[in-house]
Amino acid sequence: MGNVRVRFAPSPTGYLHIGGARTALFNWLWARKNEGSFILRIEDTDLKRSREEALGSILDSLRWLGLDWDEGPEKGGPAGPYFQSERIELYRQHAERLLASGRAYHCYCSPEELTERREAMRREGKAPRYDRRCRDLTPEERRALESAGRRSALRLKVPDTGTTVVRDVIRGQVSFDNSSMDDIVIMKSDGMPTYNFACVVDDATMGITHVIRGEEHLSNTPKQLQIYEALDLRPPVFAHVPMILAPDRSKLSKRHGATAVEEFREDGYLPEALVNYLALLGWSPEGGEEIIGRAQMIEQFDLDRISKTAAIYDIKKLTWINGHYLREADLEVVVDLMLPRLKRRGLADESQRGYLRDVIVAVRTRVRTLTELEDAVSYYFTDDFPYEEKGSRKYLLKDGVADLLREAAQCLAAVPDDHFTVEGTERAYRQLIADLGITGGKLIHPTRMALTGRTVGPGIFDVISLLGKRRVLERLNKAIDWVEAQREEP
RNA sequence: GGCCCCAUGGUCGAGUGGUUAAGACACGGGCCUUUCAAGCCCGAGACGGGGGUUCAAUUCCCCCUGGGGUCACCA
Repeated sequence: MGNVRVRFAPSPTGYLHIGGARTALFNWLWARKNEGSFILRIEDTDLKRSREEALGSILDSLRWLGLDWDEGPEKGGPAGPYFQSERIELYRQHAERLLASGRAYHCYCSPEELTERREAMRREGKAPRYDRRCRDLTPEERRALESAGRRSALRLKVPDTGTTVVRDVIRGQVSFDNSSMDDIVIMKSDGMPTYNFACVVDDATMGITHVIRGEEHLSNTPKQLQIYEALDLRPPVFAHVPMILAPDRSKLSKRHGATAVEEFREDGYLPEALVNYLALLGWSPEGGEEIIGRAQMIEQFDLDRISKTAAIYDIKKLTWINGHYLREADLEVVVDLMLPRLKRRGLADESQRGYLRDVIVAVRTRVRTLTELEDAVSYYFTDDFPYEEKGSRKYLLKDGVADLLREAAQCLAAVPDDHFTVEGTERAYRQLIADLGITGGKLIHPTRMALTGRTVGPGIFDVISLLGKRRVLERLNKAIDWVEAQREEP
């Protein structure tokens, strides 16, 4: 597969969306698989919409996902510059060529006029099209328009007969009637190129071999093909990947919860999990693996295994995958990820690193995201937690529970400090259970409520040994007081 | 509306002219167990409809329906 060069070309108008992230991922995978180059190009020709912060955010997201680019912003490369706004001269040259060869012409219609005419046509029930009125202007007419101060855009002369066929690796051949194509604008009157034109010029001059992009671009492709043709340039291989839809089959938007990569990060998802999930959305490895690491992904990735159908994204599966990676992740990595989160909540700091490590080991099979982990870990770092309503009714506010907890406290108080371990405390508790002639649950459930405020969590002796004797006794006594106070009132 | 794309369980998806139509998430049940998870086992659940082609269509063709995309001096 020769020297593969692919690109991801976001416009800096917002955050990196999961759809864009997946497109970037597929490009990256294809480059890595073929030992080619993954190029990042910024499509900032729309002065009105481009924003400075958006660029940083997109770069951060890509870095976080581990999609490193070989050429592009902050990196440079032989095909630069990588910002379209810095390539204007190049577009002008190419436009000039088209003008010289008679494939392009000046159009003096103003955007307002065009919009007006379009709407008029629509009202008449006709397909809104450009009437090509500037196509055959005489030099005199042009001079007149120009001296009247009219600014002009450049349009491509698109043949009005014949068909343009897009050869797409995942969709086969798709034909479009040229007669349904407008004479597209290639240079705006402000001197900036339009998307389709800049895209073609850049892909061609950057030596892009494969254009892997979202399906929404499929209908742009015949226009681009016309530009390639007019410029006498060879088009790349196209691969239009299916869209990612929201659960209600509509286009993904903010009202469907997290859609930006940054949000997933904030919500406690791991990059490897998101990458794994995104890879599976529209592509599947031959062996059908669901959990697939980067290296394996690169090895197995292939354009011809990308599906044609739009996919609805399902946060449940992402969450499941994340849980898997969270459990498998290197413990120190998880600790590093958690420390800032706990710090932010005022729960822990660097000095508790060792303790945090032990706590994470105890709880991490029970959570699926870092955010869930924050919560699962909270009562190990603060005594200030509520007793879950349902749990306290079931385990705390029953007859004899206060006395039972008193026994429990006494029992654990008697365990020597150096035996206050999982084994040591369990031995003591089992003895107490036997002495009282009750089942284990009778003692364990109220204990869990007293120590954690919850009905669920790690094995109770893990909790006990983790918290340590002092805090266990304090919490037990606190619970006893609370139970008695509650039972007096109502 | 014109043009274009798509159509396998709730979701992601494998698959093929002849299969008991994979697997995963979610769901239900069980095992384990002090709880919840994790893990393991089991279960329910799909080829949108109608015509063709064929000995045989989920698979190939056409139509319909449904969904999506796109119709800018946005990208």
